[in-house]
Order: sequence, then C-alpha cells, then structure tokens
Amino acid sequence: MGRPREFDLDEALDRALDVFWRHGYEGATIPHLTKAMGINRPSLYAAFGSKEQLFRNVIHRYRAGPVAYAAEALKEPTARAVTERLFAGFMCGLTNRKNPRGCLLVHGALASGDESASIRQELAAIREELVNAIRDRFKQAVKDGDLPTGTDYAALARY
Amino acid sequence: MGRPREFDLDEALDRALDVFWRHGYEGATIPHLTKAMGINRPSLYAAFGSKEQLFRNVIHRYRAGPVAYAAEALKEPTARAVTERLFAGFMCGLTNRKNPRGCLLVHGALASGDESASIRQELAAIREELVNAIRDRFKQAVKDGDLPTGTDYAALARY
DNA sequence: AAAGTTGTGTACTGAAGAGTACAATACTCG
DNA sequence: CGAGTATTGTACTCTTCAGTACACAACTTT
Repeated sequence: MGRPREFDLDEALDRALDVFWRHGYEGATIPHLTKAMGINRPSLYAAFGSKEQLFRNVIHRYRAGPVAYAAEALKEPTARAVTERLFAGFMCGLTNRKNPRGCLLVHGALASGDESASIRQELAAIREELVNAIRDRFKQAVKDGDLPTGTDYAALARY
Repeated sequence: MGRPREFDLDEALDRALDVFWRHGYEGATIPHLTKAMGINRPSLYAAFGSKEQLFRNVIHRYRAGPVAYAAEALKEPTARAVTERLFAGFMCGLTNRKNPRGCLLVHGALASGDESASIRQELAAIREELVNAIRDRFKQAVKDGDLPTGTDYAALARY
C-alpha cells in the first residue's frame, strides 16, 4: 500500500551500474547517478539507503549480469574448459563496446581517498573470493587427475 | 633575494609522489598532501601553483626516478636486452615493498570524476608515448636484423 | 641599518559533495 | 469514499574540497 514507486528498481540499478563502472565509486556523484537513473535524490535514498548501499546493490547486479560467466565457468567438467570459458568471458566482456572499459571490481575503488576505504576492502575481498573459487576448482581437478599431480593449483589460479 | 624557502622542493615532491601514488589524483587531498610534505597550504600553492601542476611535477619526478629504467632500457643493444630490462624493471618496481602498489601512470586517474579528466588524458598520452617508444625501438631492431623480418613490432610493443 | 622582496601561518571564500526535512501527491484497504 | 501509507520534489543542512587574502617573518641588497 502507499504511493507506488514510479521507476523500475532493476532498470535504475543498471543505469547506476553504468555510471559506477565508468567513473568508479568516488568518481560517481549523487547528481550524476540520479540524473542517469532518472530519479530525484530522495527517491534514491528511499530506495537504496545510501551511496554505499547503492553501490553494493550494483555490485550484486554486476556479478549476476555482466560477469555471470565467471560462476558458470567453474561448473565446466575440465580445468581446461573452465579456463577457456573464463578467458572467453573476459575477452568478450572487456572488448564489448557496449560496456564501459575495464572491470568494475578492479577499478571501482583502486586509488581513492578514505571515503571509499571500506568499499575498496570489499572489492578486494570479492576478487580474492574469485581467485579462491578457481583455486578450489583446480585443486579438485588435480584430485580428479584432470591436472597433473603436483600442480601448484593456487599459483595457477592466481595467475 | 627575499625570504628563503624552508623546505626542499625535491623532498616535498617525493612526499607528494608517495601520496598521489597511493591515493590517485583525486584521492589525494590538499590537507593530505601538505601534511605529508610538512608544509602549509599557501607554501604548496606558492611553490607549485595548483594541485594539477603539482601532480605534473610529481609525474616528472616519477619518470625520472622510480621508472627511469624504462628510458634506459630502450638504449640496450638488442630487442631481447631491451625487453629483459623492461621486465626486470617492472618486476622490481612493482614488488618492492617500499613502493606503493601499482603504477602511478596507470591508476593515477583511472576511474574518477570530471575534475581529473585532463589529468586522465595526459596520463593516457604518456602511456601511449611509452608504447610508441618501444614500438620504434622494435622497428629499428627489425631493420637491424635483430628481430625477424615481418615482425609485427607495433603489436609486440603494445603487448 | 633601512628598503625591498619573498616565504610562512592563520583564517577566510565559494563550490560541490552526501544526506535529510517536510509538504504535496498517489495509491490501497476498509 | 475516507483513512492510512509510501513516494515524490523542493529546498535545505553539514562537511570537505581547492584555492586565496593578508599580516607577519626572514633574508638580500644598497
């Protein structure tokens, strides 16, 4: 009940994603975001709480959308297929002209002020999490005999 | 004549370099810089003009200092020696614990707001310039018979 | 030693940032 | 159809940013 929201949450998130992706966390200002999202400032705060929480929502949508291939790739049956699919995903995503350049998780808060310290840590944790997922997948591949015994799966994953 | 400056310009630039390297152009605030440089705000402006000009000075010092190996490497007699020295320089610089992480020229203004648009372009130009220098060196190597005829020196340099 | 010149420190300015108060509005449920 | 609730738009607040005015201090030259 109450007055219905006049914009679509997911669509607004997509617009916000584009802005954050292009300018990073600190580089994206609230006026910039509201303009791209087509809403007013209080609507943004009512719907998402804060710039930081909006960014977390955007990250979630980013992982479920543009980089969803990463989670999918890990389900491939062989280490080679996993790697091939990851690389193909990287290449398609990074060279697609429709996307802003680079990876939001990498340069979203790479070199910035104290304001985004917690965001920076969170992004680093997500990246670490991905490396760990690949590592575990490669570890399993060694156990399966898919990769040679003695393979340094941790180093391979990080590479 | 006049009152002598109470701080050393080069030392102050080194301190500023550290701050910019760590936080990027926008992430480094004037209070942050003045504190690290051990000077007051008007001294900074009297000596360097503006944050942007200070950053340009810092870039100059960066290229003459931490990444001076890049220009040196190009003087090596063979393409292989050039490449080896470049790689050795990258590795030493990027893994040295005394340095902030990454390369100032790369993430100094990677994802940021409109404020640093001109800085971003300038850094991109510097990076392009370096690639072109390597390309020209490789082109010369092909002419010398040091690299095989038909080598795509431009692609090799960018890689 | 006095005049001239340049650096220093305190305290300001105007702009832009994130976040919010409040009245008006538009919907649902009883 | 009226009461209650959630969203919207305008207009604010507080903080921090880059840059500066101005009086004072320290040095050189005449």
